[in-house]
Amino acid sequence: MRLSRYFIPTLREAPSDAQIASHQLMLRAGMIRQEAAGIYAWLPLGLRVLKKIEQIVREEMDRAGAIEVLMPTLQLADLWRESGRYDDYGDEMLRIKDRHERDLLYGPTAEEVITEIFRAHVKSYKELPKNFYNIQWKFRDERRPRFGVMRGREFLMKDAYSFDVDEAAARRSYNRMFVAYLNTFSRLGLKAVPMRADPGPIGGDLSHEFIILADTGESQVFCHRDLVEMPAPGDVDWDGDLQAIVDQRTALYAATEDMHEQARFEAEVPEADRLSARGIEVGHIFYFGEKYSKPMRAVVTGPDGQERPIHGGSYGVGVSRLVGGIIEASHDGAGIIWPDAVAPFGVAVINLRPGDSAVDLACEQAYGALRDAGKDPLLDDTDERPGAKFAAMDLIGAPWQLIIGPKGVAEGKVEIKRRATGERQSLSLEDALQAILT
RNA sequence: CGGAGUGUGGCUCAGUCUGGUAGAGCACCGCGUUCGGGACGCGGGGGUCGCAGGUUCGAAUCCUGCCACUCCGACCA
Repeated sequence: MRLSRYFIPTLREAPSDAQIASHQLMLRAGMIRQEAAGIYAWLPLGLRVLKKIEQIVREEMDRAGAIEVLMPTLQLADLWRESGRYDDYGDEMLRIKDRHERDLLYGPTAEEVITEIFRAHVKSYKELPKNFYNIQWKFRDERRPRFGVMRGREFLMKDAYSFDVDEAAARRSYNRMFVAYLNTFSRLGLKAVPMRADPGPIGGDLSHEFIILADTGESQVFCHRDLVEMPAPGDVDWDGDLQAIVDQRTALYAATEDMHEQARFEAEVPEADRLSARGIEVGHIFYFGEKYSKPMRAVVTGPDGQERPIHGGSYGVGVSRLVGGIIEASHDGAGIIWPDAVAPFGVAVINLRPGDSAVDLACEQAYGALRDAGKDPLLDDTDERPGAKFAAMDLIGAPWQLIIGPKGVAEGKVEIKRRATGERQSLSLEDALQAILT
């Protein structure tokens, strides 16, 4: 992409509305624009990141055997009356009437819809297990939206729903999602820790929140230090027994403040390993048994010929929240530091002197080579002064900068800079490309 | 939903107390000098001062009502 033909409306100063780093940086980097409280337009740079995160989430869901669908944003109130949640949900549900005075709602989640789809088509235990997911905009009319996209009212969520014949099978489905989440967050460059969460009215131990540590996190969390650095499982035998992996992650103490028991924490974790920090919830999984299948009559016929309600679980990842979460976890005073996997552009090629034919030529060569190599380069071919370009490119946070100016070109050199470390090297163009591409 | 606060050009803010021709910096346009870490000079464009009433010769400023947004708290992907 050529910056001169693109649209990245950066701001020198952060709007006073924004209080936390990720919100300020997203506004300053021209990623989003607030349209109302907790409602944002995604500008090109922000959209690129959102799409990259979405794609990683999608790939990891697919790998774990989940099947993608797309459910509507507008749902029928009658469906929610079946589950009993239409009256329970309260003011967080945005309720709408169509021209026929029929009650609709903007979906805050989709258990009812997916259960309706499932019950219409699945009749036998032989078709189980099934896990459907969708990546769709949700709306929850939060009392107090804040922190930019981290707590918006409208947000993009990946929500998956598993259907199993009994609780033991449902636990296997749960474990698959548990492992898939570890892999997903790892690919996003995050250290996410699964923590015991409130399982709600169903009880049991089958609910975990995935938390990334950041000073601006919304909740206080407590865990064994070793959990933070534990590597992701990677590809596993998804049809095999994943319990050992889950056990390894859940054996050590980890809880959010709601579930925290200080006495247990101190008993189970040696003092040197106790980590107490702020955390951001980026995923939440739980098993809810027959909560929806019973009232909505989502049943399958078992091997014994008897119908039974399926056992369900649901699994959420806050895709748009992750954009903010990643920035919270990875930024410095100059701006955003994107992990390579989600960077909107892999390399910023900075032309320090557009119009200088030798510099232009070197930039075009570099840009073409990087583009052909799939590195998503952004060529800054604008007329700004060098200082302004450096500041803007640091702000938007491409992992690499390739700096090409007249002084260097005269000596056959360009400069590469790694955004994360600030480390710079002066190299020939060929060597510089080599360094970036390997 | 309780408490606090703020609405003045794209952004940051002054002006409001004490009513009298709407300002500054950044950004934008033109010209010139510049050009390796957010340059400088000169000239220029852009604002129904959140909205609606009211008081007044005159309202960004005073009064009333409404709206929006932010922060703290209680609740949540």
